[in-house]
Amino acid sequence: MDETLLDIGEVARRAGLAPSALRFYERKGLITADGRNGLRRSYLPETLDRLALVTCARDAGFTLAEIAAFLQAGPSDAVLRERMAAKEREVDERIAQLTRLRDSLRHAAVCDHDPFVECPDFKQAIRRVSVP
Amino acid sequence: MDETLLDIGEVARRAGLAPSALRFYERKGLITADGRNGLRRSYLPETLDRLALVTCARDAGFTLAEIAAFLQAGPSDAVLRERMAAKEREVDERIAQLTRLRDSLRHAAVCDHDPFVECPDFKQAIRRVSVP
DNA sequence: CTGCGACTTGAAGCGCGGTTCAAGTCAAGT
DNA sequence: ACTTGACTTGAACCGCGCTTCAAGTCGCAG
Repeated sequence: MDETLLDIGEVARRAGLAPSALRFYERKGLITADGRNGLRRSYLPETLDRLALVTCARDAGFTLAEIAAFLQAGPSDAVLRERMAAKEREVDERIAQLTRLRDSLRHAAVCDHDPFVECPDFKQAIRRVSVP
Repeated sequence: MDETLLDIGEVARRAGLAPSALRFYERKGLITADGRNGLRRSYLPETLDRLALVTCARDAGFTLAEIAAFLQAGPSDAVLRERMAAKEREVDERIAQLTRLRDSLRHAAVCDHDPFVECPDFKQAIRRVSVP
């Protein structure tokens, strides 16, 4: 068997995922198995990079379908560039929203109102989270 | 009927939610109906503030169960304060992660590699998203 | 050769956050 | 009095992101 291929168990362990998740990702078109050792899937080491990308994007709130679309984009794909730019704007907006939320939480930690839910500053801050 | 109470349809519209979502939130203990007009739920105007808080926290990635726990916390609740502080740290971490992701996307928009997935800078940036 | 154990499959199940459905009820308008 | 239309209920269903299950298959150690 090819020395460069990694067993699914190895890949799963190093990517911090369950083997079942890898199979699931394969069905979704996110990764491909590059070989078999008996029935067992084996993967090129590059797959680890790809999985890092997948988990990162997933953690950032992308759906697996979105990620698959990104990964399947053709070379020099202008559409892909545009999608990435759009995603960048999306992520930016999300960062801004989370920042406002964090500021609200920060205030709540300091404020004396009881129940704090009634604190006018907190309420106003919350209102600003979604509608800056 | 009490002039200060708002019909569920009104509340749903103003909160940007479906009436079914309000009933769902009620089952989850996130809100309470303050009256009925026939069978129809009606709510105190404060419910709008509460719903703003709920949708904001939900958008920020809190589960409804977490939000319910927050809302049901007793007065002057030290545990609540600690939970909010913990959540603040969580949100902070998430902001940092998203910021790194955005930086990766930003680079991708500029970089010439084809397929960009192979761009070493991009790959390294991705690696840094989860493991700063 | 015989286990062992980690994988294989497809199908079913789960938790979340709701929506949708069917059948019914009510308030208000004409 | 009758219609209209927005709500009511419980229960079923949905998409997402997986995990779990049952039954089977393989590589490797002893």
